[in-house]
Amino acid sequence: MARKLGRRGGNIVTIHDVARHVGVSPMTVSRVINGEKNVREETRAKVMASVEALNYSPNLAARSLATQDSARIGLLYSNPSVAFLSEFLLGILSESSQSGAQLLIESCEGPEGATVALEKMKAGGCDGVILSPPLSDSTRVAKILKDMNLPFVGVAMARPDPTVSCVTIDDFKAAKAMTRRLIELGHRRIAFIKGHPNAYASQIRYDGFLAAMAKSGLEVEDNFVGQGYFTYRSGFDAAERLLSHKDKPTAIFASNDDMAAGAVAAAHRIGLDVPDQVTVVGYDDTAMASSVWPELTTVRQPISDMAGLAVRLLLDQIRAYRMGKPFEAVREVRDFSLIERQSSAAIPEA
Amino acid sequence: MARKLGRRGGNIVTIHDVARHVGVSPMTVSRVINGEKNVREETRAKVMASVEALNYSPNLAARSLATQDSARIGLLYSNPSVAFLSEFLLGILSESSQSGAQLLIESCEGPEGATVALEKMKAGGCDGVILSPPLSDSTRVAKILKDMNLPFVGVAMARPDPTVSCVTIDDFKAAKAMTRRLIELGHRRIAFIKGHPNAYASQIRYDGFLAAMAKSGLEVEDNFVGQGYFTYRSGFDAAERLLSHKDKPTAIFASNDDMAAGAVAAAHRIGLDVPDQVTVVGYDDTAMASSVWPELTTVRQPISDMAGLAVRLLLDQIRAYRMGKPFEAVREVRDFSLIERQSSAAIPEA
DNA sequence: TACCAGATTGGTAGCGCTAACAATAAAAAG
DNA sequence: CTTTTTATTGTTAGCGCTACCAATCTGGTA
Repeated sequence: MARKLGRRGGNIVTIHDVARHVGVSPMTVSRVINGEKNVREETRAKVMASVEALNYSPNLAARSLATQDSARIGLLYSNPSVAFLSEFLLGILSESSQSGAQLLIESCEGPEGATVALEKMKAGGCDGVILSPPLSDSTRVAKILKDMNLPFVGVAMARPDPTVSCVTIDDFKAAKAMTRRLIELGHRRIAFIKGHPNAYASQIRYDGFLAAMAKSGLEVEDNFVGQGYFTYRSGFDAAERLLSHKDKPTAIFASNDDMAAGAVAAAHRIGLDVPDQVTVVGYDDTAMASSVWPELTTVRQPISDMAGLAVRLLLDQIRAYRMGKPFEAVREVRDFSLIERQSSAAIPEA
Repeated sequence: MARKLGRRGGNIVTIHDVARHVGVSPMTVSRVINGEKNVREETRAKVMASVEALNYSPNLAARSLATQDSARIGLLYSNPSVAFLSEFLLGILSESSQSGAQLLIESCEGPEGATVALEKMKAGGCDGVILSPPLSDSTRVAKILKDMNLPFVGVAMARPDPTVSCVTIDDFKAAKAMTRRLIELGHRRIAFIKGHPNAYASQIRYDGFLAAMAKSGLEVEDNFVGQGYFTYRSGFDAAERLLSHKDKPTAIFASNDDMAAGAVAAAHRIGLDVPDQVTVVGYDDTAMASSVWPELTTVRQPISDMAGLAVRLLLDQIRAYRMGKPFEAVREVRDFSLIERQSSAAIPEA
């Protein structure tokens, strides 16, 4: 009697097949593939060989059913740079599909819409939430989640809140490093475009900039600091203003890529070459940075890795929560890096 | 004896709980939540009410284990506009998590790297593949997949291949509609920037443009057609050339948003205002379109929906394949729409 | 030699769900 | 009013995996 057809593309290999092939019990195979100890090295090797030979790969559905370890994780994003989003999603995706977690996705307009979105997630049986910036920085959103008693992890969060788990880079150091690099290139008249005043990250990045400038004994004139809102347009406008002074800056550090791109456009518009006449650098290394011309020198955050790590942390947290363990916030700091592309150059010989 | 802790955020509600609550068998509840017929209306209502009351939501792991219907679907993308990617991912994600499908993601550099990536997927137990553009248009990639005997669905595929399943918009009509719109706005001297010569979509869009022009009896001069490569830079360069003629075009239709953004930058650089002096429109409605300033008027493809639909089609196809049914290609054509933003305007009064 | 701790392996049961079939109730037919 | 059909519900078993506990096998120890 023909049973069900082969599953997963003819890959009907189950743990039992492997067990039979090796001549051990399924349990032993399970131990091996889960990396448990107390398996003789010889047995382990044989099992591994069979797994390889039969091209076995465990059925995640069965596993999560058996371990009762499945989780539904929510992904809440507002409207960050969409380029940021795709890298972010990529990270979330590859990690969560590996762990068999289910995803619920909601977007919201700023922290205001968050309540609704989170209610929806909770109703959908969500076990935990991942927050993308700028939501991750919102105390309000954090409060809602705490009230809901839902574990959550923020990504790229600048606010140093010891009660919230997150994965970040050191924005202060990164901004400082980029500024130092500009100084190394000979720039002295460096302007800065701040991000949205509500975003904590804006402040931190600005502080890093100031710190580097101060350390080199450089002054930061008031009219060399522009207020932006993380949008292309705001960068454009701010740069137009900054470049209108008679004593123009030779470099502009915009605190995200969108604004940097806007700044480049503004420079071009008034006939300034980038980077020959003015250097423009950004922050984030989103797709924007490498799609614009000239491609932007920028601070790279390993967004995808960070997002993946956030998923892992969240799952740990959910597990801990289920085991009744007390909550313990974790703060993981990843390394950033400076990406030098064509929008920056040494100061033009005066 | 304490059993396992509550799962899924305390949501331990199983189908049995609902069944007990209503006073029917679990099977009946199963029937209701799966929308099967042959359930009395009254019973159905009661079950629904309980589901609501208990906030039950089915355990996908258990379901896919029981139905043997789980699938691993691969997502192969090369390096399209990253902004495109995020919408694409969003669509894939929400659909596949609903259906409990597992995702494998691989990127590759053009069709060349595809073989490796696909081998990897196959080895990973992939049951089917989703192709993002421009891979979806590659006959080579299609051939590899056919040889591997893996079901696949292409997204935004312009090549009219009756042996391949895909979800698209009508690129010809879309380009034609946009061109007509420009003509409506009074433009007569309309330039076009073509996409990468290898991409079939480039040709189709160009054909649509030509058709609309011809229909209005407008001539398309050779030097009003620029060759681009779907990159910002190529759009910039092409536009610079197009705008250097003494008899400038009053509108430029770039066949994707990146190139349109480049064209805007080129116009700005030579001191032309967009849209007051020259209208620039794009194609795709990626994030690029709305992050640049002025925001681009463009052709919108419902990327997210298309991607979601592709997942559904693929799942159907995998199911059919498993049941031994003969393969049947499906071609789903979605509606596009014209999005008018700030980069287009009526022809300037001469 | 008898005994025990620890290492290693196996057996049993069940996670939550649904396919397949069995059973019953209701409706239609004879 | 019995028989047949049909609509509706229930029962059983098992998807593939792992938690838990029992069994066996080591290598000492007394």
